[in-house]
Amino acid sequence: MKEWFSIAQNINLLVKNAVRSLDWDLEIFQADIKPADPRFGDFQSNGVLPYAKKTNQNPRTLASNLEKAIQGSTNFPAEGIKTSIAGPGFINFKLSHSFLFQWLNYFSNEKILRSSFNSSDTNNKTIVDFSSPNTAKQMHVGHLRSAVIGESLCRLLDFSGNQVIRDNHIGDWGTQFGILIHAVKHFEFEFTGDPSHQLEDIEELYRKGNQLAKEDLTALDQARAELVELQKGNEEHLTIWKKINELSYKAFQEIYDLLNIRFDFVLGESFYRNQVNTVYKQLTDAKIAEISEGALVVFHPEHPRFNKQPFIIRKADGASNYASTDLATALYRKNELKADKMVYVTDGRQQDHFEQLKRTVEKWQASGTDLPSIQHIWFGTILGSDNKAIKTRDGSPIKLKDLLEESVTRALSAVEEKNPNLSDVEKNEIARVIGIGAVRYADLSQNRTSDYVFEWDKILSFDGNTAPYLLYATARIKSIFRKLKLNPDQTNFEQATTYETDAEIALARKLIGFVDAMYQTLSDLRPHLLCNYLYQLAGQFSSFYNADKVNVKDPAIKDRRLQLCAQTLTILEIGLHLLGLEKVEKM
RNA sequence: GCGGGCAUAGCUCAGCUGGAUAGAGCAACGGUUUUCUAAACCGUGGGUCGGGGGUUCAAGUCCCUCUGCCCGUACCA
Repeated sequence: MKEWFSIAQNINLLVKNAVRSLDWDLEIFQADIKPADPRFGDFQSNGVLPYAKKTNQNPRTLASNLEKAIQGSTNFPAEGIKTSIAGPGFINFKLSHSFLFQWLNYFSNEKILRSSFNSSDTNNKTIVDFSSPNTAKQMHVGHLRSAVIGESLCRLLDFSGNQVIRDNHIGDWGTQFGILIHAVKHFEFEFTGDPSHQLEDIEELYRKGNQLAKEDLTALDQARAELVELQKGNEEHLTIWKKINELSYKAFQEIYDLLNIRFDFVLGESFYRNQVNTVYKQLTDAKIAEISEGALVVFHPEHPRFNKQPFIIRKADGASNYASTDLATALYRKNELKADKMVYVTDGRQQDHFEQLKRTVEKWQASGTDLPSIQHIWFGTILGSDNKAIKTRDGSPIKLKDLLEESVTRALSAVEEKNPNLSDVEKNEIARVIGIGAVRYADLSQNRTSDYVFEWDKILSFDGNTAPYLLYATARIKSIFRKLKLNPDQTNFEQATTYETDAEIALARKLIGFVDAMYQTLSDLRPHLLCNYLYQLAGQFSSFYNADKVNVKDPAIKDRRLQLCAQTLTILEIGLHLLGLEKVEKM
């Protein structure tokens, strides 16, 4: 059974070999294997129709010939797969109950599933650059998606056999410090007062400084000059800078603790401050960069827009910016961390920046410098009920900490209502997992390239595609095992026989779909595809749970249903873990 | 102007990259519990997939065009 891990890939091979035996033109023919509508089978091949068209033959006849060739091939598991022809020339593949049963028996735990995904040729060293907030501000809702999506991508890439390095590339060297240092001097700001509110005081100072720079061009110039001073290493400036960063890092860590997110490296832009000169020199020497309006920029003549829209890698006043440090970072990650690939998880508004960065890096690489490849994973905006970027009533951004705490509080009142008999310790723990999980799941279950509307009632609902619904399914399964005093991981289900009822079969078929759902999720790094699958699986389980009682007398029926429960639990918990959610024993 | 994204049921969203009768949740209506967690399950109604044209055996999906919304576009990140 080992080699049947990806059933779709195996059917694809079978079809291709059959086509070869028929002497068809493999240059033209594509098997095009897709999961099928359950009414027709488990998989379907759509390849005959286009081939018939191109070679001007009758599709039904071709399909019939191909079906015979498939059935006649030596490694066709005739007792496991039934084929049929339908419609204009689709070939359907229906798995037998005993095939499903054997597959699920073999791929029955996390270890074997993980190693099966690992066997593919993905052994890259991949840096995932995510979260990456700017210092001097508390994290707000706008920082949620990068953190949540980034963490999930790390887990997904790791599960599928990539060597993952998590890097939080903090924005600690940019324009905000010019404005802040200028404001500290201008408003004679003192770093005193209640330490727990100091970061808020600094935010307020930044607001005032920014306002000043907007209204007064001299102030703006002074602020820019202060940034240049900082980047030159002025001691007084560095002291202010350091103080602000310390406060910021502490506040960030509180959020990461809440979200259960960790990093291998937390290297701010400032870490690369002494490496930007290498970038300037190399890109200038390679004639990739040029001076324009006093700044060092890269144009991309082959591009209709970036031929005129510059990628500014050093500002006219000599200061470095985002682009400078990103280029230095690419070099560092290749030379010191030996990375093959960098995955950036940011807002969609930075698409131009990353397109320019990518092109620049490619040219730099072509000039003889070894660098990692770049993949930009971008996402849309979280909207309020007014369909505009979510804000508090007074128009300020919602603090991430407040959002997460509110979610836990709301979850707690639901737990208290639904399950008042639990101890306070249990209630609080369950509320934490549900509350944080709900916010996370709400974000991941949306197609990442879309904007989405944030609604409390929707994300914490126990119906629909939500964290509570999925967690509830796992809690019900655990409850069954608890009642029988069994451990789902350590039960052998020796008496289990193959599936009989509609609900059993439907659940078994949904379970084997995990493999395709994962490949689909990984191919474009879109976690919502995994969410969709898990939601369908949980739904199929609930239908099964309602239709077929598990704890029955007949040991054959009982064992096979228990086994389906255990397998569902395994897949749901692997999936939820890959999304960053924690487990719950009871709800 | 140029570029990116979006437009699918009253609302919020899916739709496996061109396949068979477009699906969920909410909202509305009806049903299921002496049975393992009813935070559940089953059912009914609801659609010109923004408009128009085209390619194809096959279009929500690809191409063209129009309309509307969001975003980016020289020294922010």
